[in-house]
Amino acid sequence: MDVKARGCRGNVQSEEDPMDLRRGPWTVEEDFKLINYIATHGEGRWNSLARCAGLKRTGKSCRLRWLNYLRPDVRRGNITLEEQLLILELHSRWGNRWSKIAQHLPGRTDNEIKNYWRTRVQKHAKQLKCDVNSKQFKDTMRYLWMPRLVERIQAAAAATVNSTTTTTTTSASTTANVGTGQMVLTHGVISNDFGGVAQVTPSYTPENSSTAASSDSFGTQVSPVSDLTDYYSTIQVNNNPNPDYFQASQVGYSDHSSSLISPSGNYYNLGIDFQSMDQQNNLWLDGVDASDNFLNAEDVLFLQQQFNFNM
DNA sequence: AAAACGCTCAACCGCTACTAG
DNA sequence: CCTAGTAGCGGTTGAGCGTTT
Repeated sequence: MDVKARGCRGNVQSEEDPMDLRRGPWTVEEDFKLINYIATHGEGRWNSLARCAGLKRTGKSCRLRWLNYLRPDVRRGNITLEEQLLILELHSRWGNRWSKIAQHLPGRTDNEIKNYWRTRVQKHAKQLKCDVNSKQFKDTMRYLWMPRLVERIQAAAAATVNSTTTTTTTSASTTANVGTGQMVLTHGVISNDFGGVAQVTPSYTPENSSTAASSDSFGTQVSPVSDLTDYYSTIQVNNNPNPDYFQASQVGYSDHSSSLISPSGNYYNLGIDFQSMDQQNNLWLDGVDASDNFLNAEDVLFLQQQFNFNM
């Protein structure tokens, strides 16, 4: 178990505060004490637990440490694509109800989901110079990010199917079990038991996908269920530089109330020649980093224009 | 090589809700 | 009903680490 403490606040060293309570990162010894105590006595009554276990910590601190780190069923590692999709879906439904969202992602803590949202999702809102709670950004998530996640999940699923069989079809039916929010991918249609349905016609074949491969254009390890941020660089690597492969018509969330779609999808048909924009040198705008972005440069510029226009 | 910068995420804080006496 | 103790939630912070300059 990696018990190396990272960030912290308060007393980092072993000094104790006036109340004789420790703060800051947990030591291995403290972790063992807490684990052993809970193993024999169970959870609950955190303040008394802290005292009885010989931990000079607040009950609150013990509870947090247990729930977010030491619990045996805590799932560590990258948020998978399926989990990302579910987080976006549930957040659009419930907002910042992190613990409620976490209940649908087994092994994930509210803290982890909250961190994911703040570090990844809010970052993109910032790049687009719009508020994360704005309708524009929500539409972007709904009509751009989520369909792309779906597409990529499908690609990974198709790659998995191909790796176990000799068939080349991309229309495999796959069930992505994401907690209680089970999603079913069938012939390009994703649905979940929260009512959300997205249609995506597979255009992302294993042949042109590296999502099942082991590295991206930056030489870093990318699992089939890693972040979406290498999406476009992935395409480039696989000799499919056409940003138009993502067609607006391929995506149809069931309750279309807005028509905000990728500029590559020509949905707006504003006469902007997106394809010619910096495509060759893959320039990214306003410091937007291609290696960590779910939108490509065209999307970012287009959306920034739209947002600024509408402000 | 090293300084600067940016990102991640563990841990804390303040607050509210709940419960037992 | 009131109060104190506890549990849990969402927001915030900042050390450590990786990347860029």
